[in-house]
Amino acid sequence: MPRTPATKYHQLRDFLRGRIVSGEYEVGTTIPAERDLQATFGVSRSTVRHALRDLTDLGLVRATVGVGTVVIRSRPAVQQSSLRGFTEDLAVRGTPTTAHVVSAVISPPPPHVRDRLELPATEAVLHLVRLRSVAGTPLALMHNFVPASIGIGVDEDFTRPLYELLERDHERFITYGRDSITARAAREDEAQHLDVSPGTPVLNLKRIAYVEHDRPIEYVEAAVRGDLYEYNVTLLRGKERR
Amino acid sequence: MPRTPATKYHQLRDFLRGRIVSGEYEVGTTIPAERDLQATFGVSRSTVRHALRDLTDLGLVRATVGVGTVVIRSRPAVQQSSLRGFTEDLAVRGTPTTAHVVSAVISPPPPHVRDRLELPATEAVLHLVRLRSVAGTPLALMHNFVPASIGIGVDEDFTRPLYELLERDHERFITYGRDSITARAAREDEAQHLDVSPGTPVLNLKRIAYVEHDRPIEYVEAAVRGDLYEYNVTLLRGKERR
DNA sequence: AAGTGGTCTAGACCACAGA
DNA sequence: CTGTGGTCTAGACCACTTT
Repeated sequence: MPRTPATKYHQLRDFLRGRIVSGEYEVGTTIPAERDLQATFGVSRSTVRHALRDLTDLGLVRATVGVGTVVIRSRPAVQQSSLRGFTEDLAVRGTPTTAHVVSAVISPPPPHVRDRLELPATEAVLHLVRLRSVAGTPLALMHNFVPASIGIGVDEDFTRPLYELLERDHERFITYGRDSITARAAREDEAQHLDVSPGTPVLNLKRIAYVEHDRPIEYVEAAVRGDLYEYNVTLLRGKERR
Repeated sequence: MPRTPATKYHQLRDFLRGRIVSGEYEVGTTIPAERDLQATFGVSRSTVRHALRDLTDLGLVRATVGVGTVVIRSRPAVQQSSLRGFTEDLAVRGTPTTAHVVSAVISPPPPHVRDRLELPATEAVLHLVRLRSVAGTPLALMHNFVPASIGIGVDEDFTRPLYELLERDHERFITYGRDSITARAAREDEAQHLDVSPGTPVLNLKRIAYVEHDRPIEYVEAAVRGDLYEYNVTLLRGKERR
């Protein structure tokens, strides 16, 4: 027994949801009109609309003026991709990789990095350059930038997943990240590290990762061999706001 | 002037949102009580609550019984990226594009397409080839494959967003999609359409879009000029979802 | 006790879609 | 035209938090 007694709109919502997931209200069909539900259940239209709003938020129905409320899904949504570090991502997909630390220095950031990390002019960053390989074949050359102020040094074990390092040893919990991906030709130095000829197409991945309060904590720029890596993401089609 | 006049709750919501983002209502403080807003703006309490609901959905405020409605952040909460068609995506970002239909035929699908669309051997697909340009410059050459069984023909207006076509005219509501992105060299025919030399790096975007019951409804394969387009996605880290 | 958001009612008019 | 969801009003009682 729920400690909070079910309200009318909860009861109505759960009733309708049951009909939808059981298939009694089939996908593509309309459920009874709001005024019909109002009469059937002896509640006000506001209460009906409150219940329907919840179903809409759950992505089960879609209301259209002049048409009705249509069932668009009968079961819970597929899970959306979540932010993963490169190492984590490849590990999840069963591809063991090795990391070679090319360099790790504390230095003033380049302007575009300082900009993306929203840093004051005086603050230094840890600039980490790593080459990631799979089965001995170079896969990606990555530049990671992390504000020095979080207390990270150059002596950490950077062959471990960086996010694990940030979360376990420095208690910085990443909440979200923005990835930007383009295709471009490999530059001279990248080509050398990646063991390809200059001009070979590479995936250019840029990421800003954020901790709580929307503060940037990491900026990554990576050149990934296009012939060896595929960036995968699952996206839901949501309701548009505004 | 907006073609749809702003409703009262839109006006109130936008007013309050302005106060919040400008800092006049500071984070951690309460905004005026619902009955005060009701009196101040001369609207009903339902209208006030409708406006506040939107602000809650945006993650700007949190209502607590007995306390009030507290400002919890001054910037809109981060939203996960949602699946958008190419046209929709560019439109949202303010880049008007034009589409040129290279070809539109109903034909038996290539094996890898039939595989990805999980089609029986006998079923044909609509194979759509379009060149998308921005300001006269070719941007992407796209191949779209849609099962013929949904009743889509070759005479539709394919310059419109394809998802709009599917959703409005064919009542197929896309629920999610999987994108796979790599970098590769432009092939001869692509180079010609995209007005670049063969071998130029392009973003290779593959997508399977699904409707209810995890049924594939569309397979896309696109070659996008890496120098003109950036694939952007915002991902949350960790679990928790509703 | 006073004030808050949460729920709920019983109406009303509107714009839009479809027959 | 009818029926639909979208908006809006002017009340009401409740459970909860704070004073």
